[in-house]
Amino acid sequence: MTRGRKRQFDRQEVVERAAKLFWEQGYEATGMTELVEHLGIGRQSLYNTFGDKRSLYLETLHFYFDGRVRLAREIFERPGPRLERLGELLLAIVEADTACGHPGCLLGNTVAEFGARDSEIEETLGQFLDGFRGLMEDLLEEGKKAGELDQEASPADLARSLLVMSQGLLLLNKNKRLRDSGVGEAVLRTAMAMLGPG
Amino acid sequence: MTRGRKRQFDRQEVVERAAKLFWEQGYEATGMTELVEHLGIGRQSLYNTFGDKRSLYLETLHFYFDGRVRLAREIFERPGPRLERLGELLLAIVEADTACGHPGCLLGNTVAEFGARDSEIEETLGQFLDGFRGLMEDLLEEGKKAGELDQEASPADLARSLLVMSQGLLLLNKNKRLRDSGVGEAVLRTAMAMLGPG
DNA sequence: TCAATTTTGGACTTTTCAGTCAATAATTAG
DNA sequence: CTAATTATTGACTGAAAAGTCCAAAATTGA
Repeated sequence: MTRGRKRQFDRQEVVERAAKLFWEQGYEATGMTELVEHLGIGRQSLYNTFGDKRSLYLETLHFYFDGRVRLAREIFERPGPRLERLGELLLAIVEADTACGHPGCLLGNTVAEFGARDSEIEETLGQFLDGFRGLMEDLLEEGKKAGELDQEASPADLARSLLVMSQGLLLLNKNKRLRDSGVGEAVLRTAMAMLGPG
Repeated sequence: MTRGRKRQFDRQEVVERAAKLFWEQGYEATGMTELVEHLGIGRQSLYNTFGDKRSLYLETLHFYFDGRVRLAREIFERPGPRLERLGELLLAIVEADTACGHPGCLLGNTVAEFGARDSEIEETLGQFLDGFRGLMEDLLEEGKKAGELDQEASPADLARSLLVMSQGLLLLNKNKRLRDSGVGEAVLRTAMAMLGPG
């Protein structure tokens, strides 16, 4: 049927490498020439495969989000009290951020950089972040039904607050002084206390 | 002594207008030509007065920070229970953000955009944000001594958490879907509950 | 009035960017 | 082998960026 040379690279691998660059440097600060140098494919192959810079970026957002959802699902499915799963998730996210040199969260970075300038990106980010919120809210709801959470507590409010705290922490952790001042530990303690006694 | 034409514009007013642009659009996305069009002074006057774009930006950061410190001090000096002052401050910040079309916090935006690429800017932001934390921590410490706060509570942890929550909220409020999903109200409720029963 | 200084506007330079083009080489299915 | 398709490479285009230069106009202190 289809003749001709086959693709010489793995599309997912290229997206992954692009995601790393965008994650560390941001959208505007990452040039196409720089991308070509790090992706391992030619400039023309890049444009043929992904169209343009913005389309590639959108694909990296999906890639990043999928990875984070997988991580959350994996942690949530572990046995034991559900509230501890939330703490493990927050810890895992912060550790991933630390391991990569504190680039923050790609979704949060993009919210900051794009704001409302690009409606498709804004909508995509809204869906992604709200999806995260939903995952946490579901877990909290289950935990409440199982009696692990105070009956007066609001899973809806708590999930939103955890989302805000994680994004705020990943943002401020980009700053050395704030990292060194122990913001991360303080927030993790506060978050756990929030879920505990209520 | 000094002869020649005097400056025809108020330096502070120019900085204020520049701050507004940088605040709404970010550093990279705001061009010098665009600045000249909005500041009411000529291109050459701009370079003569401020040096270059980065120096102008640093001055806007100082301007913004000074305004926020003034706002915080003013609210903190109001009479009544100290913990309510913190709620009023968070509310005032969110409302200022809303009134300007949700540009977030200029300091948080800058942390996101610059990361650790510019060490002077990073250090400046660290001082500013840590200064904010200090103001809140002092108030919480006073509140604790006055018995308005649980004796087991940690003003240090709470101040850091409030800083993270406010920055996270201002960040996520840039996204329409998250705003509409009631993230702001949820976080304010959670923050107050955090200060209340402990 | 006069000299010094600033404002202003436009033209200009240099750099960098995203994206295109064209030609060659490599590889595949038939 | 042949024809079709993709990869690769480097040169190229057009736009936009920051910052400079220059000269005319305006305004100040002496």
